[in-house]
Amino acid sequence: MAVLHKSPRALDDPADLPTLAYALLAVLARTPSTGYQIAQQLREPIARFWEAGHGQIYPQLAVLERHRLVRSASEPGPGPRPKKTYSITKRGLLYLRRWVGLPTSRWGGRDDLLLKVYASWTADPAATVRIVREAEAHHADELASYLRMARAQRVRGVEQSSPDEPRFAEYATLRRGIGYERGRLAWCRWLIKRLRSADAGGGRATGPGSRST
Amino acid sequence: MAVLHKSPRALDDPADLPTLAYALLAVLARTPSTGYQIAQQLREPIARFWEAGHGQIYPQLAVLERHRLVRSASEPGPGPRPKKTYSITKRGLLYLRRWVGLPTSRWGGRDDLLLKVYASWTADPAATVRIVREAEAHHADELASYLRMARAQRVRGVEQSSPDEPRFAEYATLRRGIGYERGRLAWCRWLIKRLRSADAGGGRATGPGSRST
DNA sequence: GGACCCATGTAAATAGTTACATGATTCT
DNA sequence: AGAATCATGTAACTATTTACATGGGTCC
Repeated sequence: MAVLHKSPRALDDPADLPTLAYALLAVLARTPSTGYQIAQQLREPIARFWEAGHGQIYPQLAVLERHRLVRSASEPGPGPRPKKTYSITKRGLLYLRRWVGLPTSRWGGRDDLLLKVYASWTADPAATVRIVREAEAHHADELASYLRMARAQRVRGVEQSSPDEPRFAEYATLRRGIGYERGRLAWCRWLIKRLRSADAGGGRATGPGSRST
Repeated sequence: MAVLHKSPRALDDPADLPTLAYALLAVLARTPSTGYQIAQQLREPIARFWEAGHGQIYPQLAVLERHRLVRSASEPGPGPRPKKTYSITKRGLLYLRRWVGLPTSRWGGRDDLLLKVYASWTADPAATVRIVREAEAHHADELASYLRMARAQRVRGVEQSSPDEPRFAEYATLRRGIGYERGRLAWCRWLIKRLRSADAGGGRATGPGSRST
């Protein structure tokens, strides 16, 4: 059978969609948005768990629309092209729901800083301290912004929300974000201390082993 | 000028290499290995920070060799092809060192589980509990294996090692691994408790807010 | 006038995954 | 006999990044 018309394939198995598709559906399940707004959301504190640039988002939204998992409404909008506000369809919500229950297979991933630290014994200790300090500053910023959000949420009584409310999910992911940044920050600080004490001590660390992970 | 021979390009800027290349160099800086062994290393407790399959590793090693950042020695080996043991060159070590000192630009990344939790309000709470339980089990296993390694390292006096020794770097990355798994585990457990109490309580959570992140 | 935000696309290149292909040795 | 481990490669496909392209409105 020759495939001449390239119609949207059957798509019975939700696993046929890339994870990015579910990230977009997850954002749209909360609130209808333009592609531009989705890109912003994924860069904001909550929803920091899936990076994507607009060069990836726009084509994927088109695919989702072809599969009728999202729907779009066009308005004149700025720029030469019409502005499209996407919203999730019943079908899209069904697919998202199914995917959430699927076993998670991808653990770990890729971590630039950890790789650098792993290779740091080959480098100048001062250079290592420099990059870890940069990381420390970065994580301190992130943590501060997460904590600001958490305070704002607490005022709105998120702690009493139920798991079928979007704000519960937001609270849960935010909480993980805070834990992650705290852990990273503590580790950066421990590492800096160790690197500096070795630097001062002429190569060998001797001070009392500090606590914290 | 027509490019007819495709000789290894200038490569003055270390940023021209993908991060994978530095992951391979970092492993080889420790000890000469075959491509197969590198793949194993990247799956083991230490060095879990850069995933890569052999389909990516072998071609990249060939690129590194063309640039003379690694060198290989061939032996008859099993299978139809010769077994190649790669080792890092002085040039390779220089490149690695330079890269370590470069500012880290890639933060965050992608996290399947967090995305699922973010979308969990659309799904069946029982399904959510199921996937978080799977995660809990996974992180408990990882943590146990990290702690085993840490105990083994402690016996060998790693805490007194200096930052120019590979084992210090191993200790540092391992320590981060432990912190990460602990944090994740605590979060999974908190989340399960919240999901279950809401399930029992008929939709609204009311119990005393539990501590821990 | 220039920079930045809104807004949407496409093209080219790079990175990463999965499947195909081969074959000896060791363990069950 | 069948599976797992050691070992290396390639091809096809999928995913991601980066650069090009356009243009109005707002702020300094």
